[in-house]
Amino acid sequence: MLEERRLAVLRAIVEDYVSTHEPVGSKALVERHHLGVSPATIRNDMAALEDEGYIAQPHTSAGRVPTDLGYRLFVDRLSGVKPLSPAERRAIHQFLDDAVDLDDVMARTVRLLAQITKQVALVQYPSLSRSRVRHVELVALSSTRLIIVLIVDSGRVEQRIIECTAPIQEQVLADLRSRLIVALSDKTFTDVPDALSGFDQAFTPDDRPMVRSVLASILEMVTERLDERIMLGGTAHLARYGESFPIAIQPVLEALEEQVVLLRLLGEANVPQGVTQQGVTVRIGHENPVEGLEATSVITARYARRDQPVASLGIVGPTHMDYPGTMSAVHAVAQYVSRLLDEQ
Amino acid sequence: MLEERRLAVLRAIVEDYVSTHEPVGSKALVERHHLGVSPATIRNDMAALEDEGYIAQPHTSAGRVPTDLGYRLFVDRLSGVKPLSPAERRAIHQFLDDAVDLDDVMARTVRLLAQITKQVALVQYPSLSRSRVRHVELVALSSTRLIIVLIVDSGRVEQRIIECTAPIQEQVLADLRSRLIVALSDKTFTDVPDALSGFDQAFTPDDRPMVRSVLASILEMVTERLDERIMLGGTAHLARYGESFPIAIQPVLEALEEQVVLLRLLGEANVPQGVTQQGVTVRIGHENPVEGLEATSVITARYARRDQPVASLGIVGPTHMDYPGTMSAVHAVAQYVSRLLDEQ
DNA sequence: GCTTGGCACTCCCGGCACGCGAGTGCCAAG
DNA sequence: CTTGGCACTCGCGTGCCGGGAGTGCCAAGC
Repeated sequence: MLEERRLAVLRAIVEDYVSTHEPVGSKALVERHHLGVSPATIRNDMAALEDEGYIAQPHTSAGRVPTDLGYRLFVDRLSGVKPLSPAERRAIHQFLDDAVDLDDVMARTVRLLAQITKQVALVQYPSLSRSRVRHVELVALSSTRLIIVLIVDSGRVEQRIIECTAPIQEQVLADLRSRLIVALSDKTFTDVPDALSGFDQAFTPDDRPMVRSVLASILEMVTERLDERIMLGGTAHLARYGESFPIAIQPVLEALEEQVVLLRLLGEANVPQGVTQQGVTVRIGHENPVEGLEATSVITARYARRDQPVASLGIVGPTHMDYPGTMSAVHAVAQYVSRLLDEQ
Repeated sequence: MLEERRLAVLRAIVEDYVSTHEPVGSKALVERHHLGVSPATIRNDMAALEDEGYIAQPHTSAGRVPTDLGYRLFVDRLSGVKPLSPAERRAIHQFLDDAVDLDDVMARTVRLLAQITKQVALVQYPSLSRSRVRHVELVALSSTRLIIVLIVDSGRVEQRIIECTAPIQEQVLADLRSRLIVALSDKTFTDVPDALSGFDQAFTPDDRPMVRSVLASILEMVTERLDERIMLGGTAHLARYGESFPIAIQPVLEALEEQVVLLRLLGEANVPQGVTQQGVTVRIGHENPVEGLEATSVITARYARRDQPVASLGIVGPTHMDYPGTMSAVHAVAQYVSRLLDEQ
């Protein structure tokens, strides 16, 4: 009972602070939430919560503000699931349904996510590690320049241009192309290196340098660039806070420009305590492994293709955000993107 | 002589304001620049310059600040060309030379431009309108899903996924593929529509629906998406000004998220007074055709491939920027990208 | 033992007055 | 046309003050 009310107080503080962005005091609390007790009682609870590290006051004689720990408790135990509004559901459908290709799906997803959460959105391209090669194409762009194109079952297309030392002979190229198609079709990316080992033996010594540079490039494509691409959108939402809040947006913008950082944010592997129901991951403030994002929270969810998780998407926002609503939105979008990919 | 000194005063004001970001007064002016006259004389000149609209004072008893018109005059008549430092030249080479494909060239260019100008950088992908088709590939992703890939001589790869109503027959697909390759190879994008007219007559009525939807998609690809893609980087630089300057960064970030807006910024067509020597275009403050960017200047340059201009790149920054330095940087990067594309 | 009203205390914040100093415009003399 | 002088304006930083919100503590009550 006692413990219970204390948690109710924490929940009320989080909710009020998220909506007003101002430190919340005991009096305002009893007025807005019908906890059937007096301000003085609340004050006792607040003192206890502060001792335990869930809330803090910016200065004496100010109201309380949740700490990262407070938000963590809120997310783990206090927040219900807030269902999306019908309008939001409709927006998801309308927005994503007329995407014409994978790039378009990704771009639309980013915009959608940014729009409904009013935060910075991140969407990772489907990882290639579990993808299968559908087709390989080699095209000469000039006498010594060659483009290699890998078409993958998720609809993603990878390309690379290489420069050959010797002029390219059309029949060698055709031979190489057809052998590659045979060797690689329906192979997963992780199987490609094996499939190519010893591959150059089939060619004459004269042709091997060219063949080898093509093979090297393909190996690079399937290993290095496994899940490199991430789209970013809605950065303008950062500026909304810029004015009145202790988030310096420059370090955040800087962090968001680094693909490596974005990958760390989305790729989880090491999920410490972050995962909640529905497979949504929440990292709050200092829990983030990234410099410059100490004052932000990151909410991510994986999306899948035929029940195989392929990548993640999510948002970055200030720690004082609407967690239930944002988590629902991220979850719903991830679900819908999964369904969209399944149809393909 | 008189007129001349007045211009020298304007130049000095612009230079000082750009470096200090503070309104500049008559006394500071005579101290820092050796114009051989007294502050009082400068004041007369400043009053005249203000009458003519080249400078303004934020409030009485403050120094002067250049107006958009003042910057315009400065750029048109007063600024010399500031050559790049050897370090910067070296950075350009090192940075761009090991790009592996077109995407990589574009990504590196954006980063480079943002880094050396310390501004937001924009790079447009090579326009497809003058590009030639190198190869067409059709690959079935599933029984009814099909991916169309166009490979273009600039190294750009365009793709689209379509859904067929009937199951795809491999031999029809192969037939269509080889006919498409014959019909489209070495055609420029503008010639593609002609090349495809009546194309479906060669197929049996049963196959025509599929053929037609492929043709429709190809037509869409070569018309709609002519020069759609623009890369953006260095947005963190916006925040540097955020604090102390009258640039609200939110509208700027919002504007920069719209591809359409970016295209308007880079595509010039209607270059009013903006072009200067070296083919660099400068648009200052209100000269910009875009809402939200009234307090910014945009500097762009075209880059070319085999002497055919193919697209533009440039930067967006506050009106009080180092014009000569930034113009040189944009020019140099455009030149270097052109050379890079020529080699291919 | 928890709850509650009372009360003193702290400290942020907005308003105001004040003085400084930078910068200007004007004028009369050179 | 230039220059020194001079009065004037006005933003800005400083210090002061009162109001008010919020707190912690305590003693009384249920």
